Amino acid sequence: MSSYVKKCSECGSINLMINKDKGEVICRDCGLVIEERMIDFGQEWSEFDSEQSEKRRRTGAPMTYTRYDRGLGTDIGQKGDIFKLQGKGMSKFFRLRKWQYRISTAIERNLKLALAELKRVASYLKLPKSVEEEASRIYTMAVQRGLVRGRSMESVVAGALYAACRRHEVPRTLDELSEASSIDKKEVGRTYRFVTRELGIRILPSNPVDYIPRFASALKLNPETQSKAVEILEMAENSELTSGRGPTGIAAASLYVAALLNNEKRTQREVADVAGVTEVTIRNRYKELFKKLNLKDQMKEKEEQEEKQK
DNA sequence: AAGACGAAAGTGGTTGA
DNA sequence: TCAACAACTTTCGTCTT
Repeated sequence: MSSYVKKCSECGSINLMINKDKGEVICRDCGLVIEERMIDFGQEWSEFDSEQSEKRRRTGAPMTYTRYDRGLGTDIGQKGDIFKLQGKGMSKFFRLRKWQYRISTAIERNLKLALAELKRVASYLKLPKSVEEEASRIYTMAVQRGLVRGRSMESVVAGALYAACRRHEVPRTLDELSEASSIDKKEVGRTYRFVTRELGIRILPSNPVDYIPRFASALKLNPETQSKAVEILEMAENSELTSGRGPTGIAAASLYVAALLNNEKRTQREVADVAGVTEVTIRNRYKELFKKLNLKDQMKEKEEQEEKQK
């Protein structure tokens, strides 16, 4: 791995993420993709793109709601399809018919607007290009499935971006997405869940470690503190302290403790702010860390060292 | 005065009958 | 569909530095 660049050519940060699976090196500070050998990670998706029906049907296996798919793949206008649909389905039907008429003005206009918005938000958050593309794909699918109906375009954009971030393991918090898109946080979460569920996108639970570098640099902490935090995090994971808990809270608590141990004290409020959680959560998490891990010993050591200095 | 701590009540989401 | 439940937040009072 020594052949990899160690510094981001854009901002000089050493805050790099190497993802062997995808062949990417991404700067976690500015989002620059330094090296990209990625062919195409989500094969099954790229086929969905705009090549609608045939390919759609061939690769439709993982989808549960195949009925709607067939709706796309079949000639729209056949009565047989109509009577299966009711309510929302009817409007989907009209949408689909427009689509197949190829003029498809509505959807195209929607896409044009939405993708512009998506681009704006993505660059605001300094997201890697790969994430932006994935989000675009997700959004396109959502539009084609009529999932935007009843929701604001912007919120679906935000949801798609959030999902894409998660898939690419460059997590942004819901708060950040919310701030960038000026959509209510709950709404972002809602559409995110809805879209991923309807599209059958599998999201791996986000890993607290992914948050560490960004929070650390926001707090201007030393690299040593940062790796200390990752260490703590790994111990926590081994002690099963991480399951079921909000990943940001755990990441924040680890950072807080790591900062204490490295004489880089930050207040709970500072850490809480960048992590988007409350001080209370940090306290709870780091109390748990204290109890379960042998952090007590480390704290003692630290105190002893301070005594000597005096 | 500011930060840390903890208790209590409230919120939104998940789960299981 | 509804109620119980866990995680997290908000708020507030107290203690420590």
